[in-house]
Amino acid sequence: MPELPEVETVRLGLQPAMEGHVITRVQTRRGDLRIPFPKDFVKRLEGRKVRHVRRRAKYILADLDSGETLVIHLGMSGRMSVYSEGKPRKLGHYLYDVAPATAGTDKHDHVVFETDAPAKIIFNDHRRFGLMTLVDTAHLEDDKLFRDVGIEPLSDSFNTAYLAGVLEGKRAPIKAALLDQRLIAGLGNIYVCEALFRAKISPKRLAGSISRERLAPLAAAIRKVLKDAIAAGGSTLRDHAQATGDPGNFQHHFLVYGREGKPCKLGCPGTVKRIVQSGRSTFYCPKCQT
DNA sequence: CTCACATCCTGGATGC
DNA sequence: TGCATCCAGGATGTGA
Repeated sequence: MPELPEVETVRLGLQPAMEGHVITRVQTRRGDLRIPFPKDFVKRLEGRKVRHVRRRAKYILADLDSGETLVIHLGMSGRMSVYSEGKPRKLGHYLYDVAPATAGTDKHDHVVFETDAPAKIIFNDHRRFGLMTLVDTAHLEDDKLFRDVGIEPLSDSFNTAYLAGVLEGKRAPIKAALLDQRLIAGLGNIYVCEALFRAKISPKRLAGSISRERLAPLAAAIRKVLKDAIAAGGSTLRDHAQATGDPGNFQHHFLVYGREGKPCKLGCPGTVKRIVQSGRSTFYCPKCQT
């Protein structure tokens, strides 16, 4: 499921096919994803040049020359497949293949974009928890979607002091606090488990009760795990694939997520346990995470 | 306000 | 084998 590193990987894959290029054609195969497409969605995209492809939290943002930004959220099962038109083509760092004849025909291929790269981009989302919309670029940060989103964990503003500030007085378990997009943008279930494991902090510990001495390694672990995952090209756990269509491989690097019953990878004699917190699976080592 | 939980959706895995 | 149930999880809304 796409968390910050996977979304960043998709963004990187989309960039050469979109940035600096004109969107020549858009097709929507249904009226909505998680939310309805905005009025005149196709009309407001076709003929527009994409100035930048950036990311905020788990959203991909394509700024258009019309003053609007195409906002894409992959939800849990959203994928972007990027193909070259005509012949295989090297775009940026990636070699894009020509779309197979079946591309765009799957029943969950909900949106198809064509650009003058030339490229064909297919958005597939079988669970339809993703969304696409258009917002005013100048007021994007005030939009309902972004208004309450916290800081980027890979930005310079994210440090021990920030973490201490947002966790202070919190009675929720640290696991739940780190998942809260209003505090830190982009973490999801997997990377929260991984970061807490690396920092040896129990997911059950109340957020406000963690000493300053332990918050420094936690902040470092969050940054490190996200950077490692981006470097590995994102995870393709279960039903997610990166924009190029090539599978990433970070799931092979998970130290604790999905390892219930298996030995702790930090060298302690403990066994990884799975518990449910706020309705979500948490994997941790009860022996070394305290 | 803060936190826990149900809800949306689908298909793969599991259980009987 | 076939059918029913569970489960995954991001964001949001509801209710305690």
